[in-house]
Amino acid sequence: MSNGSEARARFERIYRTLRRRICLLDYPPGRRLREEDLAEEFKTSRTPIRRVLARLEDEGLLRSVHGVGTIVTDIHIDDLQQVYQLRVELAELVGKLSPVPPDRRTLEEFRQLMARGEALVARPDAREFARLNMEFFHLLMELTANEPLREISERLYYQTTRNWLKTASRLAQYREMLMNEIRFFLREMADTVAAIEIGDLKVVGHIRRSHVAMSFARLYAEAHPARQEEGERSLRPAVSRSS
Amino acid sequence: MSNGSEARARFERIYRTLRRRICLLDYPPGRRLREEDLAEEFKTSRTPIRRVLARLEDEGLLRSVHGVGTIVTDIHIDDLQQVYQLRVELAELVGKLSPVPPDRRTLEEFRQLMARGEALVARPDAREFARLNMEFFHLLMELTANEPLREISERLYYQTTRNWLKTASRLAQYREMLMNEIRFFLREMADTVAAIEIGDLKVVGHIRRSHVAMSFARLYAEAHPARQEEGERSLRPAVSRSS
DNA sequence: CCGCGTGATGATGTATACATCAGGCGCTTC
DNA sequence: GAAGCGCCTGATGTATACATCATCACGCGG
Repeated sequence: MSNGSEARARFERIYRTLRRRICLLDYPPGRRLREEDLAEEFKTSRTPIRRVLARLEDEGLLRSVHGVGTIVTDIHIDDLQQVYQLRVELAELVGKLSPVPPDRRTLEEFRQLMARGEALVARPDAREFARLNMEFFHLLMELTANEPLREISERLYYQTTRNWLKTASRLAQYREMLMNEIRFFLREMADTVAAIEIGDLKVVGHIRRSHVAMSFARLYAEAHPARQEEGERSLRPAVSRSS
Repeated sequence: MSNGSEARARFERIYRTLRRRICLLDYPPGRRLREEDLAEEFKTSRTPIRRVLARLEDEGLLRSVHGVGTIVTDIHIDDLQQVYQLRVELAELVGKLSPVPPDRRTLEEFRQLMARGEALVARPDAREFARLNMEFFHLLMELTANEPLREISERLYYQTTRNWLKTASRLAQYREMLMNEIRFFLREMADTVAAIEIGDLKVVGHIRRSHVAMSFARLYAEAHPARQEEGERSLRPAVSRSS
């Protein structure tokens, strides 16, 4: 049995590695991945690689075209609006469904992330920021025992997260935007740690909900300076005239 | 391009066929699927079949074990509690996120489903009931334009739906339970059609939410007659003492 | 007679040869 | 010279041979 799950462990390793590269823009949108190259790098054949690529394609990070190649998808903020809307709602559920009172170790890890975030103010770095954001997300996911919710949230998170780096990297005032985001992120972490210390996971969910919504609004404003208010409005579902 | 998507179309066809068989218990839990048999049936080789099986495994409907076989998972109601909790919340979102005003055709299809449901009272049939339930679900999904929400809801639906047939089939008062469920389902459809006619999709979401929650409660009660109230209570998240 | 080891069997996992397809380069022709 | 046709290349999709693993039956030994 130790060997029986070896294949699955390798699959998971390759899968996470590639997903990380895509989301950190090591593989930027439009980049073509050759199955044989990946097979060589991970010391295996095309077959297991293809399984990983198939899953990444199911999740919308890749697109395989017969005769052309396997290409990292290029996603515009407009296409991600629905994903963000869903993420906003799911964020709140993390504190509602099967909340797990965090132990001392988890709280300590939150504090360490905050320390790394504060260090980031002195020396801003987009990649480190993205990594921090990712680790913070995974820590948040440990606050719910609802496994399906965790899986789905993770999937949606990885569909949207690389968009920030992409938008930022081709922006004129790249440095200002990064600093701005870092400060927002620091506030989110501080609020989250405070809520955890109080022991109210529902509040953690609300904080996360707010920041996901605001993060999207800022990205949307960058992409469509004219339609700023429109993007913010559409995140809040239209109030139905009944009720 | 017509041929380029031919492979994808076949994949989708095989995938949906197998998923349907699993959820209608044509492939009951524990059933072993041989890749070569499936390859022969669908006139292809093991390779495309394996891609389909991999996806079904990702979604929790199958489990492949090296040297043993590919086995339909056996899921107990207890393991599905988290999935149901999530489904309850997502049901409401269908009416909230990007609601699509149904056209005349959609409303007509809802009415046709209701007619088939009423015919079911005269001649109860578990399989037809399951099919109806499935088609009703897919129609409901057309009421939201939020594609990620649709995908996720579909995934969770197929993880839970076969559990009803399984529970019912090995029950003593199988016929009574079936009739009971049919009547609940008829009420849900009638309420839904009424809400659609009024044009309030939020209400449709609430109706669905209620029925998903009640459906789980009934199943849970069947499985654990002693802990009935426990199951119902745990579906409603504990009210936090703050706020 | 019971228990343990070993080999046969048949399944999934892997590697690889082959089929198919899209795009680009170059030749031909008008 | 430009446009169009066709071949060539390299990619993914498919089929299949082979490796690995788990199970069970059989036989040997205690």
